[in-house]
Amino acid sequence: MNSCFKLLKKDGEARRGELVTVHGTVQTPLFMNVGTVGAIKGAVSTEDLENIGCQIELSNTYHLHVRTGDELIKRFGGLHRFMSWDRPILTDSGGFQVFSLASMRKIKEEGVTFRSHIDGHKIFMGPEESMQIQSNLGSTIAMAFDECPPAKAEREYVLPSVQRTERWLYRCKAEIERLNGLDDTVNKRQLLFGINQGAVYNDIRIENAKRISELDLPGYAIGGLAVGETHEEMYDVIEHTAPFLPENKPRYLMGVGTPANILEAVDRGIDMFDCVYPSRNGRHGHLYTHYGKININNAKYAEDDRPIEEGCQCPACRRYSRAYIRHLHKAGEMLGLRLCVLHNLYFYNHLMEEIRNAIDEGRYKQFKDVFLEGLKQDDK
RNA sequence: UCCUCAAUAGCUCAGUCGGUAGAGCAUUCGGCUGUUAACCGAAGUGUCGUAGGUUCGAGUCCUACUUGGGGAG
Repeated sequence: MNSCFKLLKKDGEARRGELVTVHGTVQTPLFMNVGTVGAIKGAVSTEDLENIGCQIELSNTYHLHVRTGDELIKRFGGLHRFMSWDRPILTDSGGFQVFSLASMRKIKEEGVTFRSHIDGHKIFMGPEESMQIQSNLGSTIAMAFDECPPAKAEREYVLPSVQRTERWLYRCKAEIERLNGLDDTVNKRQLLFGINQGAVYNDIRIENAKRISELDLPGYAIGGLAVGETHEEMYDVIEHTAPFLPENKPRYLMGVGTPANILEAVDRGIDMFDCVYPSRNGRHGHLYTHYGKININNAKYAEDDRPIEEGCQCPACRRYSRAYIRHLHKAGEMLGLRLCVLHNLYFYNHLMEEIRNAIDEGRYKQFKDVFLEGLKQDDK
């Protein structure tokens, strides 16, 4: 199970790989499409995801636990069957909610007490609870339960936090091994990815990376970035930390990011990404193109008969004009959101395909430079 | 014909005891990084129906007129 990742080729630090799972093989570098509650927000179906070339979907442990419930989903045969999606699913552990719901939680050695954002009731989640929920969901990849300290956190806060997250990782590993051995487990070959933390302190990050690498998990993530630090700080952390994660295991940069972030991170040895940007920005009318971002709500698109991006093969661009999509947004029509989300997801998945091709052909650096230059043109 | 109510931002309307105006929506423009987000933020816009009067000072009080709503005949 631990040899499920194949590193196919390196081009500088950029890596081409293949991740083999019980739900099929995916090509890296890849982007995971974020469907927190088991759905991509913006009325995007799993059929849509297949049509736009999505390889893997991401859902959230905490959100599915508090609404509808992981035990019910287990009775349905797991999240794959529940949402009718047979490709890989990665579930985030609920660790990010320790950060994003900070005002409603209390952290202890055993785990974290949350207040549900839905009805305010108390929920306790520790490593074991998170693994049990993810096991019930039967996702392809389960993420370790971690704490994500804010970028501006003091060293004095970060170090003990990282050490606790590390102890939680041992407990996650033991628990998932136990759960994978049970008869009624949905996915007995569920993979566990560990998470590196340490805010912007490279020495803490590196020490942590070395230690968690010894666990020989099927994959590793760099977490706690894009939470308030500058892009330069983020790139610096990746550059210094990634080399201390196992070469023959996938590296996942959690929650990142913009197309430029992804291009830079691939160049520093990252294989997997996820981000709410394409879906959230799509819902808000901000659309990605090779020439920068456009805000379809802007008045200048009111009579623009062109597609969002000339030559784009997404369902929105193949058929509709900017003027029409702007009209839909202004009118508050759901179709407007949907078309924009489809475009952005297509753009991201297609970007990853372009990246993989460039690495395959040994021209990644050049590809990255040209792409970044294009993004700067802005507003075409 | 009379009585009565209303007239303030593009729209719907607040505006205290008289001290030269403000909300929502709309418009325009931003922001969003393991989703508490079809969200959040900022900005622009006024002959306060017209003409007089009272007053140091009127969106506010008085008079007439105009337009609109309701009622009586």
